[in-house]
Amino acid sequence: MNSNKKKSNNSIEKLATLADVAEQAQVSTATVSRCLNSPDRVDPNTRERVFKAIDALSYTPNFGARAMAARRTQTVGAVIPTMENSIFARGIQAFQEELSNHGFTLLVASSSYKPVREEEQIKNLIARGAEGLLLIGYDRNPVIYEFLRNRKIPVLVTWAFDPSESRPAIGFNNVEAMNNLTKKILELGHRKIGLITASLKNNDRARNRLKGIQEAMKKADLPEKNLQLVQTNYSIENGSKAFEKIMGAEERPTVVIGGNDVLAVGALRKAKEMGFRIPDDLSITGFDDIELAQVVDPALTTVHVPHRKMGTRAAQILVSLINGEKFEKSEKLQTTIQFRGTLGHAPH
Amino acid sequence: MNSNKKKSNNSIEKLATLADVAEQAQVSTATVSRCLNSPDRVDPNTRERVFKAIDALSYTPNFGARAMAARRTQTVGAVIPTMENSIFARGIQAFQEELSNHGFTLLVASSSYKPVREEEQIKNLIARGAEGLLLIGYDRNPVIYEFLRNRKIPVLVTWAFDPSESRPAIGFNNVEAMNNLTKKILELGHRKIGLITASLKNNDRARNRLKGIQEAMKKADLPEKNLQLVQTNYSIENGSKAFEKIMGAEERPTVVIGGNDVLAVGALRKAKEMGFRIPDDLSITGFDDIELAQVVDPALTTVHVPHRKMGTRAAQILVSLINGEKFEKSEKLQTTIQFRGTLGHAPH
DNA sequence: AATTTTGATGCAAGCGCTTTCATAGACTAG
DNA sequence: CTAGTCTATGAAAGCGCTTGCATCAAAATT
Repeated sequence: MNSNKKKSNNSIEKLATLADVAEQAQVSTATVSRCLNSPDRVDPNTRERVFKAIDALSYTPNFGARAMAARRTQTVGAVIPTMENSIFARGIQAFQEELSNHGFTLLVASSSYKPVREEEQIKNLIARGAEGLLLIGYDRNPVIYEFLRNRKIPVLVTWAFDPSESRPAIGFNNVEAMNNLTKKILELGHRKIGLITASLKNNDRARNRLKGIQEAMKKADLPEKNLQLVQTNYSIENGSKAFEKIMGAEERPTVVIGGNDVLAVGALRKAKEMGFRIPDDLSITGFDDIELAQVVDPALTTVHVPHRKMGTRAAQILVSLINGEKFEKSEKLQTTIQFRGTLGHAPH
Repeated sequence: MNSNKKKSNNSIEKLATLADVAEQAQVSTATVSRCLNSPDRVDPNTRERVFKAIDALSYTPNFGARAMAARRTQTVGAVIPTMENSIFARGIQAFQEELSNHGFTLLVASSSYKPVREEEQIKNLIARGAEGLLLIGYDRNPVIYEFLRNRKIPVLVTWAFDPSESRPAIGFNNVEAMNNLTKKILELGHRKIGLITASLKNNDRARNRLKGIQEAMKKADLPEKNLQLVQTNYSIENGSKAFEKIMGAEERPTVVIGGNDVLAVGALRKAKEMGFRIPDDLSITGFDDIELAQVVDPALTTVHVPHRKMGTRAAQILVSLINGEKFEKSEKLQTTIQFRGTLGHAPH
């Protein structure tokens, strides 16, 4: 009946709040809140009035306020090394889909493979109320793990599975995966191997992949010097450069292993430019089996990682962790070798 | 001197708050807050005590509370159609970098090309305090624009520039870009064109690209039936399927235009499988010039889009919009045709 | 020495919500 | 008809922070 003193289109004022909606609908804020959170606890007529008011005012709840009052955010965070290439895209997509099945929202951030940046992003996500965190690989400053433990934020490591680590994880065994691939490579007669890897520092996945190669070589009695490796950042261009460097050495390998598909594709491109016939003159392999691997020519032989499964399962585990359930032991997913066109017998 | 009643390692209790830090450091919450937000307004000694306490308690500010009290979030949101392929990756990366130069944080969400999902995500971002929004393309429900206007959230459209729209935008003219490419194609003698495009519905960019083609054809007096188009979702696999479909028709085109690189690469792959020699038997073109375009064989002729520049400039504009500056007119970026190996003369 | 300025700090209000507890009315059961 | 049970709602206490204002001591100015 009375004129609502602070409503409507005079354009100076603040956004509509719960209280504005309450006033407009002639109910208390408690009722509006209930309309939003447990609609069936309020009378249908009232409810309708309230929703009408919400519409009229273009009201959206303020997440921060809600989170603060309810002490729940239904949000989980993930920090991945990069969004630039699609290494993590499929897995994260699946992760997010499963999360939303459970009523959670995902916040993703990227670290550009920089530990410092990762820590910032972790804190940022926590500040924004992430109730759980998905992190790629094990390797990070113990201080940050301690910090997370103090704050009682469940953390799930993924994209890696290391039986010697006790922390919850869902992923694949990088040592084993690369070891299998290397065995195969050796069976094909290769004796000199080039490896283009991400920087080994702060990257347990890269280190373990290397380890897998070394173990296989050792078992085959090959000396360490038969492995020539260069470290670089993940990008196609860097893969090309690294390849050039490897091939510039006196003793050329007969196979170049890419630490991931992106690097391998870069190597492949440069190899073709340099006139190598793949796989007759030289073999190349990748890791991850992202879409990219299928479109190059010849298509890339690579280690297939079950990205979607990993993402989905990660979501399930993290949600149960958040709900306080115990997670007994980490889960290992199986990788397989995806044979395509870039791996062949050693020449000669 | 007194024992702090609710402190330290008994593990039942809540996370450390500003008040806890204040108590531990023997100062008021105001001072702690100042330490965090304007450190130079507090005495160095006090400051040190405070930071010590912060460390000791693994304290992280609660973003929601801060946002609420300060009425600022320094956050902007972006909703992109997809994260699965890297179409938007480079632009968004640049956007985010520039944003952080200005002290802003980016929240990204994806809509899977679904309008409903996009609206949800927009509201979600608003709820989380986004002070400005970056949106891809113009096309969306007027209601949502109205909603945003009501809430006085600056919106910047990108990845498109349409002189007939008044809304702030930074992007390229899709009509023009595709028109130029088509002219080139026609110059090479092609008369029958196949187009693999994203769904035209709710996608002004796709529609405008089509328009660019149609205009060029009209100018060259080619009948509409010389353009055969199939709509599909963006993915390599879908590109392949669409290509098959186009080539299954009675009258085959001599050139297939991909609505973007992903689709074009799919087409290319299938074309090679089917035995076409590219570009002798058939030409294929893309749009975007993402990394993918360079690694396929032959490398893809495509429309180059200045992604990074677009992202960077978008950030600058959005920040100034948020700061209440007027943005006079939208900005148009220039695309260029990137000639590589997949476009040649029409056969015969 | 008296006054003003400056700098460091604390007090307390309030940001927009949820939720416990209380209340009032409408039913049900005895 | 009374006591007991529901159901729908409201009042009000926070949630963890920022910030305007007040205070007080020390430094600078007269």
